[in-house]
Amino acid sequence: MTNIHDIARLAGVSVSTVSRVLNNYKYVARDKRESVLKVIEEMKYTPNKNAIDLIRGETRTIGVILPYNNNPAFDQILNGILNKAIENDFSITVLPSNYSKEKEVEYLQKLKSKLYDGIIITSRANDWETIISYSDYGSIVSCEYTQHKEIGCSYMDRYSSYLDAFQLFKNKGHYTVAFTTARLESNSTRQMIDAYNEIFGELQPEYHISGCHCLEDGYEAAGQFLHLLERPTAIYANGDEVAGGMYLYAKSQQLKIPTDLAIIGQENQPIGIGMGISTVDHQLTKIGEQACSLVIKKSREKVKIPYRIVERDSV
Amino acid sequence: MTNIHDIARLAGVSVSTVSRVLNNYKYVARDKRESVLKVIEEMKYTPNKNAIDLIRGETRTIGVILPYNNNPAFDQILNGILNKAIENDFSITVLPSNYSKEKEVEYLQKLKSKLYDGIIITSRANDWETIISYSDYGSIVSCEYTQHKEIGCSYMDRYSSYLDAFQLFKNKGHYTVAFTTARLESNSTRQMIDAYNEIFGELQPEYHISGCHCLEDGYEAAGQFLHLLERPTAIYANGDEVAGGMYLYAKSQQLKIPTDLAIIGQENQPIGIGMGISTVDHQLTKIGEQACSLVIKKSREKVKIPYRIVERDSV
DNA sequence: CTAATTTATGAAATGCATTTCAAGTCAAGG
DNA sequence: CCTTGACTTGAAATGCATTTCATAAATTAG
Repeated sequence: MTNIHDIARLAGVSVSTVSRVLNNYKYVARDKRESVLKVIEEMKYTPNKNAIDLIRGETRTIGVILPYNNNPAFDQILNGILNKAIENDFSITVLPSNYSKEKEVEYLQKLKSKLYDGIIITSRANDWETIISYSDYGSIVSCEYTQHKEIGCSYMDRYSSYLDAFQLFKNKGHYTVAFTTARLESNSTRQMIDAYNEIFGELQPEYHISGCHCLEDGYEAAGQFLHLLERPTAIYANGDEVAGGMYLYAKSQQLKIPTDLAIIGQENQPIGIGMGISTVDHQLTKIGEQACSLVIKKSREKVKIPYRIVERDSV
Repeated sequence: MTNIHDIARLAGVSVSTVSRVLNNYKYVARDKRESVLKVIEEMKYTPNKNAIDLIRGETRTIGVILPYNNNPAFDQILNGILNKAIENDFSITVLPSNYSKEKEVEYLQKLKSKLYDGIIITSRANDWETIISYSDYGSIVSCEYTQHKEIGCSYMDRYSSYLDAFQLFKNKGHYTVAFTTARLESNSTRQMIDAYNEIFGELQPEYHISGCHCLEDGYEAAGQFLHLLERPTAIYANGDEVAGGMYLYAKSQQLKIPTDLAIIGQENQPIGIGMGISTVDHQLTKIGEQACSLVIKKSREKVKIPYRIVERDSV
């Protein structure tokens, strides 16, 4: 590989001058600039980006911690992040965590090791104390609200959105309501349960199934719910694909939607449009865009993104 | 920031010894190793990854050129890539190109500048000559077949899959058939047209609409097709979401599926399961996994991934 | 026609960790 | 007792580009 010294030697100038040409510095004599450019062209020279990153101490790269890499919700966030990143000439490295604490820490270490200028945490396994201990080494932004001032947030008010959805069910005359969530121990599950309790009173455990991610999970969950003695007349699904699975199961049992069973999905995905499923749209793309902007600005603001309910034919 | 010299000074050893401890080199006296580790712990030292990448000349990072970052097909490929990457402790940087030649070259330059050990091209805008001129600087793998020996390929036989799909229509008695594609100038569009001509004879231009990506595009395309004087009785959609849109339009016109209109989608996405749409599954996740493996192995093999047709209720 | 700028350029320091080279100690084998 | 091989360690070279400092020439301002 040819390096800046080779170019300097061949062009008969010092490395400083080559560097100046490379970085479009003003004060370089026209003839020297031209001969440097000529040599660069001839040798097909490209500066080593690792050396530049090392000396500059920044990489214009952001790491994005994603628990799952085939999940439509996280794909939406990532999509938003990529939009803003490309706009600002930043690169995005995807960091799949599968909610492993060790993996997450490994990624935060990479922030410390100067590989990324910042990190976006779309969802986390570690506690905030652990995460905050890395906030000196770069900008850390979360897609979940936290009051800790070291962390920027681009988030939505999950609790309110769940309240709204449940209230919608109630207004339509549903009192026996079930729901699904992804992880039992997650923050959103907790908020879901709180909202449920608020609207319908103490949750009976059989009306909640966790571990739902895809269409098949929804199909199965609906089966379980609809075999209960006192079966629910409405189900909130943590995703439109999960909702789609529920819809299919209901249809397979000759149930009419929304008369026999009402369903609300989440995140306004294409399948929900296709199947006519009402949904709570948390605007994850915007959440991602905002999160990326915060990292780029090195801001620790807390920005709330509004959600909206899209009513279709399943309620 | 503390660096390896600080650690060496504080531990009373040379930097070489610190480096040896860091890299688990065998021959370091127990007491020195311990005191180095103690200082590292105390100072919360983390080696600078840019310096390591610079000197090692490799980053264990792979760049993935994706034309669109919100497209379910490319998401599937990316998903496969991430699976393999994490298995092998590689990082993935997403490089959105939007089919811009300039962007693509910019990304290939980053390969040359040693930022990535290899690049996966899921779809390309540049000609092969341009791409090949970068193959000396790292491993380049394409998700599209090319005979050029400099490039590894993880691909599927699009042409055969289209032949099969069209033959399926024909077997079911469809002779007036339409289809959609994404980009007019793409390779897959060309193969699609060739396959169409092979099965149904010379394509009439009104039976082909390009520029289709999402459900809404499919809805609109179906509208156009179904307003033709001699309207098609079957449509091949370049994606299950597009197919879903067609399905919805047909339903809105009180058409029965598959009797009045048959539809085949592509890539076996959740919406296709939800709506019961038959599909050609090119197994993009596997394509991605294989592509990533090839880059990691620095192999230039050509690996063909088999496709399969999933029959549901839309044909 | 000086003094103050502006323009132009190179040497050397810097950022950080790895690796080679050389040299030294110590124990086991003959 | 000498040789050989296994340990152990540090100095210095290496990978590469940026930036500061110093210097000098050419302008411009006063």
